[in-house]
Amino acid sequence: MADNAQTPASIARIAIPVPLNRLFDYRLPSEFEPSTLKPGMRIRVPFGRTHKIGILLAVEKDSDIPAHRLKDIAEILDRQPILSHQHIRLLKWASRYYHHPIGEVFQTALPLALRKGKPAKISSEKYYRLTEAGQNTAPETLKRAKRQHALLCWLQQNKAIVSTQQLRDWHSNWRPVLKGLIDKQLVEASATPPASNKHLLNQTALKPNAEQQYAIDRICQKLDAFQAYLLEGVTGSGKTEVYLQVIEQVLKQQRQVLVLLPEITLTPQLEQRFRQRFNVPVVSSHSRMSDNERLNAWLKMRSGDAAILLGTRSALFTPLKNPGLIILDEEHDSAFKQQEGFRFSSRDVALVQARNLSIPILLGSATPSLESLYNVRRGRLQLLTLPARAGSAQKPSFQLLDVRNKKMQDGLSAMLVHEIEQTLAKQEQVLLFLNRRGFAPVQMCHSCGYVSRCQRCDANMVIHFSDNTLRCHHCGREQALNMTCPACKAAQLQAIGRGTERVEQTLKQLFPDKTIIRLDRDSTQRKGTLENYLSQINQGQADIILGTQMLAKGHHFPNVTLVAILDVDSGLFSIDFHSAEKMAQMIIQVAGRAGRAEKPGKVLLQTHHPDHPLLVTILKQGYPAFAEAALSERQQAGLPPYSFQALLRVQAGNTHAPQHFLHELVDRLRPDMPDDVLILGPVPAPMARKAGQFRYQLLLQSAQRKALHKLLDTLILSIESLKSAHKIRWSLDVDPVSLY
DNA sequence: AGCACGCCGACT
DNA sequence: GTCGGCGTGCTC
Repeated sequence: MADNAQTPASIARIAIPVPLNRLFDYRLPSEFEPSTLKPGMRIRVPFGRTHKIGILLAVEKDSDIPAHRLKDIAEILDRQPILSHQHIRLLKWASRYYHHPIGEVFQTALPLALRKGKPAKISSEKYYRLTEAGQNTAPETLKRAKRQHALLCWLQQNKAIVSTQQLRDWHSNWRPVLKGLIDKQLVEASATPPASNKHLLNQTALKPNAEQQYAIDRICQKLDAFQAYLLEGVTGSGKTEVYLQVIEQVLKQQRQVLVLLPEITLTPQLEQRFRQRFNVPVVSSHSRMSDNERLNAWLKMRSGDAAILLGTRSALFTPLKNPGLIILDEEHDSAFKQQEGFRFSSRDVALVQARNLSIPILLGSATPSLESLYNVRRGRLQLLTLPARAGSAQKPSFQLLDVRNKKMQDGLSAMLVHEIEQTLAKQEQVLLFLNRRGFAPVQMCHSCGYVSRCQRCDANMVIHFSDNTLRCHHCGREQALNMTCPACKAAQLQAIGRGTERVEQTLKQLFPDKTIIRLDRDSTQRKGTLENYLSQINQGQADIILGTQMLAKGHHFPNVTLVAILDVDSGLFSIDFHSAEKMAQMIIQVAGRAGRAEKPGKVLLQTHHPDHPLLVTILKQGYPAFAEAALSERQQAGLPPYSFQALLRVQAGNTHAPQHFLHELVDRLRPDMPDDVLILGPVPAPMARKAGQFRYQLLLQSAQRKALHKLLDTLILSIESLKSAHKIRWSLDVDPVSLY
């Protein structure tokens, strides 16, 4: 324990997954040779009264911590670092930029399996092949087991040996089917992988049009240096083909590609397209995959065994052996911003990562974010525009339906009903969009005015008739639906307003002989139901599709020729300045779901504000003009992207503590506040009580990022020194995308 | 965040 | 007499 003046490097500095803004020092017992320890290795250490797994960041000669308080490391979990120097550099930067504890940043960057200490080893993939009996058995003998029959046919026709991955592509629920065939001794496990052909392409590329070719050439001209591109193109303009052809060039250089998407429902279709085109290992990583699958994807990218990774947000932190390109599709989507814990923006961190790695990054969208358009103006992003292709979907025609003083039937105006009738008469599909699930958002007593409120939130309980419940959409609270008023005992409870359930009911009455599909979180809860509905729709087995936000993303319905947004007004008057941008993107994205060459789409927007400048600009002049106008407004108001913001959120079980804490904090900051940083608040959060928590917030804004971030440093130090901080929970959101 | 120590109510 | 409620304090 005595200090030795000649001690060699024997202090391990480790990032531990705890919400504390510092690294922890440990002694290296003499049996560990310091030179074998490299930054990026996982180390198990005693921490408090338990053990934790951290990441070694440095080996030092000495520590600021008194020697008697230092503990020994317990175990080194890796022979080689699992994180590269570049990776560590990115995560350290992200920790500083987002002012989030470094240990937690490292934790979110690692697959769960590695966090838990599993060895960083690829578990060997299983392959299956037909037995001799399997090859010679006529599939018809299995006709009582339809699935097994189908699988046997598929195996006999196509593949001698298949991987679990191919089976997964064949059918998501392949396991029981395969087990059936194995039990019948028609299929057996095989250790050898299928022989792969040597060609990169399975399928020849499509011939790009001039604009696509221009974009491809521009990007491919400079594949070995950092350059960020914004690929702007409406649905059907062929963005994916540009991605594919650029990827092809990157793969030819033996380099890897990272493809980031805002949500998992979009991965399977793109993954399939990649597999069809490229004869290289494609892996994916998102929350519906098992921990082991995600670990394997991570390891295969790190080792170079896989060439393309498709994933959501945190797939960004997957290490690549030979990084060549990052693609981030639907870049405007706020799902790229993590909304809890380490609140990073996958888009912004990806840009930094591409710069660190000296590789190009491609941001794609039909409705680019204002930030990205601003970055185009500043020369930080190169704009590549794909106009709608001739021969592809024509631009849909927009029309505002002024519903003021019009008779409405559960949110459907007579004009809209008429349009629906006409479309259905032509055997074409209708897509209706309402961003509110459930039957009705309010239950009120006609006799005494009682409204069912959530006991834990400042919100009304939503009526769900499908399972006779009242549900709070903010905290998940659920109670039985009662038709007698709990206040006055009258049987006068009424449903006020409408959600998708109610509109579905009305549509069924209006169009009794038509097939109506409702797509919202409630109707697609079970795994696979969304996919089933989507294929049903695309096979023409649906007339009217009614749904929420989830319809606005990705999926294209070529037979839909009429799209209507039932209530466009709810997005027009928000106190959050982001909402106009989100609304505009939503309108264009929803419109993009419909129509194709021979059947152009028509988009109807029901509104009480047909003269609202936001609507008028979008419909008359299109998204780019809207974005232009919105950017000028932001500039005049000094709002992002012309300034930088950070939002401090605070909550506690009572109203007093968060208020008191924020006032104390502001008092402490005020004396040496730089005058180029603005403090807005403290104010109650837009929903002051949620899940029993009282919420307050403080918004910080500055035109100088440096000044803001410097203030955030002192802010965090102040919080740590405040006693009242123990009575509340706080979180800091740098570059918030929603002020709610 | 965990996890334990630490002082005050209803139970075998 | 105990089991256990969650207040507050620390983690190299």
